[in-house]
Amino acid sequence: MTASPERRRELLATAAEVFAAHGYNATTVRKIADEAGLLAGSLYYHFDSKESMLDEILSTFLDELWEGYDAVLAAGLGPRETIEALVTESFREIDRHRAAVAIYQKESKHLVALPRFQYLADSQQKFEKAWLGTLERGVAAHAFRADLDIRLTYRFVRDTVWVAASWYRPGGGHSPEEIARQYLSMVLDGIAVRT
Amino acid sequence: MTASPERRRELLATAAEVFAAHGYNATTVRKIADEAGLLAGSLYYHFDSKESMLDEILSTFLDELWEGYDAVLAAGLGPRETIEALVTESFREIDRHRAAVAIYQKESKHLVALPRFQYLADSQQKFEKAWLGTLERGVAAHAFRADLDIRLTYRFVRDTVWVAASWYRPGGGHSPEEIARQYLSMVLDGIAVRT
Amino acid sequence: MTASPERRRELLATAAEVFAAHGYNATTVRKIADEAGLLAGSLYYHFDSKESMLDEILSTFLDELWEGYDAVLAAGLGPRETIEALVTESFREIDRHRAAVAIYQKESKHLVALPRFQYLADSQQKFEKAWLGTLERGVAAHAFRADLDIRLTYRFVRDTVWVAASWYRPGGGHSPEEIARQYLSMVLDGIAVRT
Amino acid sequence: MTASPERRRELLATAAEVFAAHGYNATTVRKIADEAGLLAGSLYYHFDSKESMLDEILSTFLDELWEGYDAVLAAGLGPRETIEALVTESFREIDRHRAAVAIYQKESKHLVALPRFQYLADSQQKFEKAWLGTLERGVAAHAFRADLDIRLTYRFVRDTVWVAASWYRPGGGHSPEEIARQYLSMVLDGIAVRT
DNA sequence: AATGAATGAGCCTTCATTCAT
DNA sequence: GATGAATGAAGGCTCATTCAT
Repeated sequence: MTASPERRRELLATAAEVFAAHGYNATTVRKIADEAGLLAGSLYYHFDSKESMLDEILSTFLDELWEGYDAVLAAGLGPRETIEALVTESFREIDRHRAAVAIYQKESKHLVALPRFQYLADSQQKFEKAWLGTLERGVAAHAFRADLDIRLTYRFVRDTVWVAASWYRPGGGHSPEEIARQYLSMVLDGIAVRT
Repeated sequence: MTASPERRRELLATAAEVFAAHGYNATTVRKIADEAGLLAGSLYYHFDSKESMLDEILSTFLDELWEGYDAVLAAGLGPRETIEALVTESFREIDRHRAAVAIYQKESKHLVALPRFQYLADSQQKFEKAWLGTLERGVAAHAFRADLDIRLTYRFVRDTVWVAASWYRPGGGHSPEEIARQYLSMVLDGIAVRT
Repeated sequence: MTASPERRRELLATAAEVFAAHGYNATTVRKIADEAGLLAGSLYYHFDSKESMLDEILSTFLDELWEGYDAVLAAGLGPRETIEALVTESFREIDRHRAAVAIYQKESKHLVALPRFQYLADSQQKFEKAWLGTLERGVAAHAFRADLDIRLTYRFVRDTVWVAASWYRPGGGHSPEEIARQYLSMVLDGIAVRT
Repeated sequence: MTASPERRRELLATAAEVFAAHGYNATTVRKIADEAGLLAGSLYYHFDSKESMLDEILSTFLDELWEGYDAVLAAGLGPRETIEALVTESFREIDRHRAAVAIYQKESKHLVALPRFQYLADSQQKFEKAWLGTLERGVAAHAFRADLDIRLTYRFVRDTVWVAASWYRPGGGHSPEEIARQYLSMVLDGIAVRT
């Protein structure tokens, strides 16, 4: 639609912020427009619909996420190092796309049902494959414990990372790398003192 | 309003299920009514409003949760045993109030702003005090590691547990106690093999 | 419907009071039932509908009003004495049927359109004939001024009387007869000091 | 909300007409919209709510009324001349704001209870003060009779004037000034022939 | 006579979307 | 690129009314 991708990005950033703060359904097009300093109808010069804004926010985020993940997975690291790199990369994405991540967390469950958001299901599957595969490799290589249910472990690590988007605020004391280090330390070694 | 706590509970259970599945805002009163087998307007014989249904669902859940928590906290256990008991109790609540927990996870952030849901903020504060206090006791007693950011640890444990409500299905292979055991094992000892 | 005209009258009195206080449309059947100490549905054992309650209230009142008016009109009084008697009778009716009069004032304009309330139009016509006729007789007999628009005079006297129902409270200092005397004094002789 | 006082006034005029004809409660937003030639929802582009339309209609009317009244009261006239000027001004307002006056008559009693319509109570009080004060001045100056209950006289004059809005039709034979003259003649000198 | 529960129609309001200017 | 005004569908809620018990 628009010629200027400049304005587009601005508007999407605003929309993402509002979606993240109030939820997609509870966000009215007018609230976005107010925040962006124009009238509700005017947004339709730039975007087809409210849903297409959401679409563009999520797909942009996922594209960037997979750029990072694919680089890690292609690097030929050992299982423990792979997990470390994926976690660190994830916290970096949370740092850069906090709003998009928060939206993803809250809305993806409903959205996967819509044909338009098919790519969410694809991404989730690819995601699961990457993480589960790495964990299995790690168990086989005696890097990770063999006595745990591996799906439970997968969910545990996955949730641990992404749920952080709900409270993380960029520029708030901890860098993404520092948070990643602490999380990895807990996940890998536990919080109990070794005896 | 009316007495007949029988029908009330039935309707609330239905409402909770629909709220959990589609989100509070996206849930129409008619969807609840359809599911319950009556007309939308008829729900208002039993409840004041859609919001009051949500209110009753959440407050009932929190009341029961705190009954369990308070018993644990009053038992005079050591810090590690307290954490173990709280986690186990939490998974039991997820098992019994899955829908309410899922709703709580998704909606409480917006709801705390409403005066009517003040008790959510109260509960969160009490919750934080209980968990943070136990963790601090544990660090002081050399049961938990001292090199971790304690607030980060708190969020880590808290979120790890409750996010489980998003994928947990009662009667699905693992009992709540079994899940609690595995989660505790990961959180306390880590997933890496000890060297 | 009911066998006991006792209960019927009680319920109608309650209904009239609520209709008068809040207006017919703004009055819910439940408000009446609450006031009467039963449930909304139970009123339908005694009455066909909300409208039929209104109907019975108004027709009962008009029946009594015309009993009094007809007696006056049949007495063969002079025009001035007839006006005096009609005004006095009107205030007596306001005293005895305050609620019904208030309802009549507020609602009759809309109700005349409904076939069921045809008798309101009939009554109004008969009313106008009686008053206008008396005034005309009075002008012819040089009892009333000839320089005034007679329809205007009619409306003036009519409204002067009936609008009192909006503020009149039975047992409040002035008896109906006393109020009638003062009103008649103003209407007949004016409020200005004679020079 | 919006600017364009043009359209606003049109729509308010339509709304006032419908409110006056059917009563506020019995008037549906759709009826107003139909009359105005748009859809019900479209009214909310111009107004916050049905109640805010009513508010604006009444406050606009009262503002204009008090402009006129205040001018009269500040003119330093004698009591009789003040009453004459107030009555004349009142009929002029009825002529210009017939619908608003009719609404005021029918609804103000319920509305004063609402905080939003506090100004109705204020106006009523100011109104009573102006009229009662003038009547008292007149009694003291021997312009008005001293043998009448002054509050009764006040209500009598007040209601007599305003109730005219229920039957007055602009452009119907009598000008507001002509009606005022006749009313004043009746109120001041009575309808009886002097003997 | 009255209750408890439900119906069904309608109401006020919201909101994504459209479009002439 | 944006505004102002409107559409139309849907949503939460109210209420007169019904009826088996």
